[in-house]
Amino acid sequence: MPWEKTFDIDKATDKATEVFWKKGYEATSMADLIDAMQINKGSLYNAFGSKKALFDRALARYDQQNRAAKIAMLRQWDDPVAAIRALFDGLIDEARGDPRNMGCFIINTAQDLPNQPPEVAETVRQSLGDIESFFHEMIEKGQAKGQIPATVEARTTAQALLSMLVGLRLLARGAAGIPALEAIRDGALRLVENA
Amino acid sequence: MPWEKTFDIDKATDKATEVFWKKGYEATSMADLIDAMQINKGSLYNAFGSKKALFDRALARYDQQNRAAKIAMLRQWDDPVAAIRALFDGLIDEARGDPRNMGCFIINTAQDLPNQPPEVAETVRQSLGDIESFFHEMIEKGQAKGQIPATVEARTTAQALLSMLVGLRLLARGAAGIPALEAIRDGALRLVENA
DNA sequence: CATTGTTCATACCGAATGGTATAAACAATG
DNA sequence: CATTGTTTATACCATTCGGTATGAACAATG
Repeated sequence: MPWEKTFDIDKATDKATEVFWKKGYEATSMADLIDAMQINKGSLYNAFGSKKALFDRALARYDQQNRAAKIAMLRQWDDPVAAIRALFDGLIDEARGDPRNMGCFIINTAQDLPNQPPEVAETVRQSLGDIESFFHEMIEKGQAKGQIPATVEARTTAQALLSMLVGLRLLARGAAGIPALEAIRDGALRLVENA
Repeated sequence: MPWEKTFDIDKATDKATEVFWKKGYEATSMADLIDAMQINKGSLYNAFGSKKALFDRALARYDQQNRAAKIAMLRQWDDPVAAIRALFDGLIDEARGDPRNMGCFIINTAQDLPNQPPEVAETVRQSLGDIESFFHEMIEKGQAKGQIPATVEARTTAQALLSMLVGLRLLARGAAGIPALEAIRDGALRLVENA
């Protein structure tokens, strides 16, 4: 067997991710992708098969590398309230350092769910479901430790927190400044610490 | 002067709104619009000038007819907490009665702000700013009436409420069911009624 | 009835769309 | 060195894109 491959398929996928992330599926052309990925059209179709397949791979990889990894880290913190705060702080820091206002690839895609195939919808729902579960677990852990009032309803509060995270990420795309994002984080924490 | 016009330009705009609302600007083709608006291509360009001009008009009209009108009504309610609740209840009802998961045209567009021209960005920011102002006013009014604790910080809480509204609208596009939306509403009210 | 401006269907424009085909250049193995 | 599979560049495909042009049908005024 000769010469397995030359370009890094994961690095190329990451380049594609950036484009899909910023512009969305429909507004991204193959020309855009080829420009960004710096590989030839033939190589692209040989390696990924189609635009849609590339999108699926890009989304899945973003979900693993960015979203899931971050959540998994925080899940094993000792202080559950601090973990929730750290999650929001991380998103605010990301917004602060991003003049292009990319937001979150998963949430951008969630906004477009009615126009996406079922498999994409499933990926997005699982991803958001995992965030909600994180909130749920942290709340229950905080209640076990006496940090969070037992009167806080874990499931519904987790759903409310998810909506604030989603709102923060969307507003970070250009509609709100950093102070507003901090206000959202403070509101989220207030929801956790009061009954 | 002969025969000023025959089709209703506002009704045609509303048809266009539905398409832009569901698919977004880029993913909507002129063919889609002509199908939906049931007018000829020539008439469309004569009446609206361009795809972009039609989008601007559609967005502005949606903002006036749907968003601004609703807020203006609620603004003059006697009970400010009930007004906030009614706003969220209205959105949940809308989601319940909409199998197509349209969400909110303004918020869908807000998600796409980095790819929109400045004038669209301005429209969206004003629109969201007005919602935030509504929350702000209702909180202060509720505090004046003794319904809401004075320790609730009006400005930042208004921003937190906006993020929940935004999150609700986005999640209503297919990522969450009605019970989750109700949990978001309950969380929002909890933010208002607790310090 | 003539004028006027709108409607419609249709044809057209150049450019861009996602995707395929080709063939030479290339790098690693046997 | 021959083989093998990839990389590149380029040309090509039919279709669709946003937008324009045409001319006849049409409805209301003078």
